[in-house]
Amino acid sequence: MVSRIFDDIKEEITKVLKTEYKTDLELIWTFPRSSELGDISFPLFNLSKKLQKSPQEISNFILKNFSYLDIIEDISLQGGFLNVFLKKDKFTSKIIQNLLKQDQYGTSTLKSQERIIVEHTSANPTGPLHVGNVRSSIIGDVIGRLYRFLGAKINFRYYVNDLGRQIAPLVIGYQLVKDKIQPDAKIDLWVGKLYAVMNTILEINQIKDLLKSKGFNLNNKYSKYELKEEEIADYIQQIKNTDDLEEQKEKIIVQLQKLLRIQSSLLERIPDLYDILYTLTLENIEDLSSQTTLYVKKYQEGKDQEIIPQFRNLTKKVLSGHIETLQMLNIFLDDYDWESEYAWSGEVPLILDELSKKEYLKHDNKARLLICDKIANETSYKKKYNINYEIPDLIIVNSEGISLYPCRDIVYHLHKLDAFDATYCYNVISKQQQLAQQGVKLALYGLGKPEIADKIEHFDYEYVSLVGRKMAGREFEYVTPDELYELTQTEIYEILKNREYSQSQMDEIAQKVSSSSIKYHILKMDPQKAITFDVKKAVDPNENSGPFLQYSYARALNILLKAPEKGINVQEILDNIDKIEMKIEKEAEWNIVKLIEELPHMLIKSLKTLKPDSVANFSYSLASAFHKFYDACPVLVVKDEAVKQTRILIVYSIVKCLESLFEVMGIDVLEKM
RNA sequence: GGGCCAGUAGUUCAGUGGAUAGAAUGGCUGCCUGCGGAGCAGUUGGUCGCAGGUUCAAAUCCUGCCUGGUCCGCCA
Repeated sequence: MVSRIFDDIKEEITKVLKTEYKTDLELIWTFPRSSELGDISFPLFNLSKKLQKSPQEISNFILKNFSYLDIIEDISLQGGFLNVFLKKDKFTSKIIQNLLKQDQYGTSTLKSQERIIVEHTSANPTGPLHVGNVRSSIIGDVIGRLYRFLGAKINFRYYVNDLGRQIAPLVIGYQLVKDKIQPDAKIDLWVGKLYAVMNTILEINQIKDLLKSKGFNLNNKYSKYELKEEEIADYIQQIKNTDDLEEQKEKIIVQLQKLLRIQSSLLERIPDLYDILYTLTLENIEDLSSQTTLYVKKYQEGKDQEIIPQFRNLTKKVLSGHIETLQMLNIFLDDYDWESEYAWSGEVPLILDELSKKEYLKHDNKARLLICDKIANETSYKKKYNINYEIPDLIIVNSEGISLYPCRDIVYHLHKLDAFDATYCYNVISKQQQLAQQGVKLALYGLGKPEIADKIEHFDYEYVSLVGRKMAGREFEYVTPDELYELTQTEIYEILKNREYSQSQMDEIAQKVSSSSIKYHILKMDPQKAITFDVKKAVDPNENSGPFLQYSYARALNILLKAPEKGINVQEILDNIDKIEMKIEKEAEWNIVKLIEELPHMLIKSLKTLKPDSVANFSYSLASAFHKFYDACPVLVVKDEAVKQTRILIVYSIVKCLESLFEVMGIDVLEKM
């Protein structure tokens, strides 16, 4: 465990108080509002009340009996706060000596007993990753990196949803066009277009079937796969005039209008692809809706040797696009788990049987529901997770007898920890899936495996919306990291064009800066907050951004690189650290020292509270403090030898701190930019 | 109706029991013959959603309410 000087001081004071007042006293320390008040501060109000003595009396007693630690300059009482001023020179020396002892400052063995699985991204392989998906990737990656930094073994996993109903129409569409047209974009982006079209055709098909089944007259002039404006007007009239349907009425009308809107939007944006897919579907597929169901069923059974490779190959293609995007963001995965494998393993019927035997399943025709509340009541679940409301049932098998996503997820989680012999597992999945994730845990409880369930945590994060609305893959509406990447690169080249860099240097800089820019923009925000994504802001390399940090690093490193020119041997200073008398002159220097001290503790707190954004915000504080220092404190040209050496050491420390922070955030170090 | 989350400066966000609530951005004003101006300094801007309560002390904890997001029977 990392001990902290401030805690030592607190212990000393507590000890002193205990000799006089006997009882155990709860003492806390905080940072004062302003550094003029002191470096750390102990509020004495609660003691004052408990001991029935004024803060003045307590303070006097402490001052009289406290043997000053060698790093304390002065202690004074102001308005009930006992303010401690540190000996800046001594404190700095201590902190920097400590920093030099570590290869990577801030690392520890705190979590060395842990083996952690982090599952993240796990996007539907029906299109490219968008900034909503990569919020999961970025958060998950940093959580894992934090654990690794603090000593744990990490395993990053991606759950491939290759089995859903959403993929089937895509597979059907791809088979129709694959020999006729070539992708005109990055493969996952191109598939995203295909998916939007096929899904729209399917949904039109389905709603027309629904109308037909309700006894409406459909105009045969129009095909089952398209919607026309005049056609809809007729249907809406029919729906309004019918007495059936009541509550469904509104829904159907809204859905019709929505489909029409999507259809015309797609026709406008990708007319050629829409046209060819529509025509081929009409010519070759009798009934897309039932064909879809058939495909899903066959793939889920895992026996049809013609269909399996169709699903697999397409999914792999899209996945390769995802991996490419993630690599660009410095995010690397260790393993991929295929949903289909868990359907084929034959375990789904077994767990359904067991849950059924324990009467944890409710039957509704062929559909089956997990009675979550019953499990939660009959096990320790509600107590353990402090839940005092009724948990709704979860549908796990549909009325066609097809098992749904949660079934595979239950099987997956039964074995998930084994794959890495993990002590804990985080699933970084959007908040919308909260209930389903809870359902999986409850199923494990129901199966008598609470010890597994308790090691699995749903790390939820809020959605990313786009200029007031959500990303919608089904409508081919999203901002992709790839797109942002292009935009940032253009911006960066604009900034770099007047500098003397070679093309390859410029490429490297642009690539690393773009990546950090996108990543940091998402990382710096609290995962619990819904983001409205502003492309312009994300691409802006100024303000609180990844490039700002990279610039700070390059600027600091440059001082060290220039040192020999001024006859300064940095290595010699580092080697003789214990002989050097530190001299802190300015506020800007002192502020940095305090941040250096804080870094290891900040990392631990960030992991404890699971707030990766605090790493980003701390990094910004440090970089910002460095620029203030840079402006106020010349390093290489200062005359006083002690001041010069101290400043060299501060700059060196900043470089080390930023290297650590970059490692945790997965941001590239740039020596020149 | 119920669960979860959010509400802080014009805007984007920090700040989960401590002193006068902080940044960034926008507007205005300064600073390069010094180690990199992707920078720094200054100025402008806030009844911390509302109302009670707990506490020496509340943006922070509790209760109620308001607003927004999201989930709650066959998508994943």
